[in-house]
Amino acid sequence: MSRRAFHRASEAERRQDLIAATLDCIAEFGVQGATVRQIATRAGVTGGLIRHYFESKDQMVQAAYRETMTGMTRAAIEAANSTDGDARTRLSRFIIANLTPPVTDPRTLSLWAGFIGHVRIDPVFGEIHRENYAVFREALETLLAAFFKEIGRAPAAEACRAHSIAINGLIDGLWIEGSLAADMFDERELAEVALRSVEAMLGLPQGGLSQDGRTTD
Amino acid sequence: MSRRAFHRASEAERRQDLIAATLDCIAEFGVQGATVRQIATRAGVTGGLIRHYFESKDQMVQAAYRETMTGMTRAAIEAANSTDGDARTRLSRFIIANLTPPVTDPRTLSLWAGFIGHVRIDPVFGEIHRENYAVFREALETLLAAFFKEIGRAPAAEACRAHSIAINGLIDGLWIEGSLAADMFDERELAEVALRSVEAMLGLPQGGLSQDGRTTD
DNA sequence: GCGAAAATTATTCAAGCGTATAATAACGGC
DNA sequence: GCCGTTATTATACGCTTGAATAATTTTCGC
Repeated sequence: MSRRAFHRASEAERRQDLIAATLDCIAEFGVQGATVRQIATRAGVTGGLIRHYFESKDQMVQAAYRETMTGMTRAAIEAANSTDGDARTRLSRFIIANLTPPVTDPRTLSLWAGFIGHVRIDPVFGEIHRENYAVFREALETLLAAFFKEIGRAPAAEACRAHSIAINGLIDGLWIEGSLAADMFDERELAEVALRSVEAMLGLPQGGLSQDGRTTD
Repeated sequence: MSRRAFHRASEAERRQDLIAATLDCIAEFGVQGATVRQIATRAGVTGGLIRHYFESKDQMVQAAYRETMTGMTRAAIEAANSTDGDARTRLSRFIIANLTPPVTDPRTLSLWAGFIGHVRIDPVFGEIHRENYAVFREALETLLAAFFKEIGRAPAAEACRAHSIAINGLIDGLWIEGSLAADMFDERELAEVALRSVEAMLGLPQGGLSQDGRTTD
């Protein structure tokens, strides 16, 4: 039996590889199926190496969770900021980015679902979740406030909170719906449902948000 | 070492006990922590008994998933049907039931989260999910259609579908938000946000849905 | 190039897993 | 009140898991 060939990689990319392999395994086999050996195989290394880069398997999974969540949030925020000025367009791009791939995507949901069950059990998972949720909600509230200002409205803080809760909920829910049953929806359908719903929720005229908002690609 | 005392139970309640113990363990320790031994301890029996009632542990977990999901859907549907006539009240009660305990509840979410990761991996889970989703969506669409009829509107089928997708998404998302961060929301807040949002989404006057809708308890 | 340090593989270990089987207690028909 | 059947406990088995350790290869300062 010949010994496996060495392949030495930089610390950064090896960690990245291991996290990617972890995510692959979770998406494919669920958290239960993401064993140290399976992950190592997927990453093309031997099991022992994992503990050279992470103190424990748990810690690696936590890193994978962190990366998944920050990746999703970042994607949406960057989509919003990819244009300048116009608050309406930024808000609408934020919503669209959340409801189209790669954010709304069966694999992403599989990952999220695998992780979310840990949030209330493992305090580290809880912390990662809270942190990410706060970032997301703040981004949404900021976009919303800018939009209100742009159209010359200044709702009370209370109403602002309610709007942001509702929109956040709508995005989350449609995200789940779309990711769980991607085959039931047109690529654009969910995003358009969301835009029209948000328009209605904010009391805007039809097209007050979506117009031009989908000329993104 | 004295032998554990026998306690003989009827098949129905023993199965129920085992499922309840499974759910307890999943809620408390996650799916990973719900081992045969842990579940047996929680149910006050020895591990071997599980295989006397279920062909395998997987099958028992599937039964637990089925029960959790049908329980949630049933709770909401029964809340809607607990009143007669008035379609507006029934729709609003349906929404409220979904966004108040025991449906919106950290433990319920823990269970759901633990399970949902299996939906795309285990075909039995997938089947249970699809079945339940269909029941829920159809209940919502029926309530919605009755409500439209009641207020003398007859939207196109396409618009109906869009409305039901959006409302379903809103409910799902607020349900997650409320269950994940129950401490951030007033008991009634989410339900009211939902009612006002649905009013807006359907183009109703404010209070067109919620009025009297919350005099439920 | 040499030798220490680091990276990677290979092997081993104890614990826990789901399951199978054997022993035992309770029940029901007669 | 005995006996077959079934529910339940107890024990054992084989396998997988995460982790620890030992062996081997590479890198790099000098």
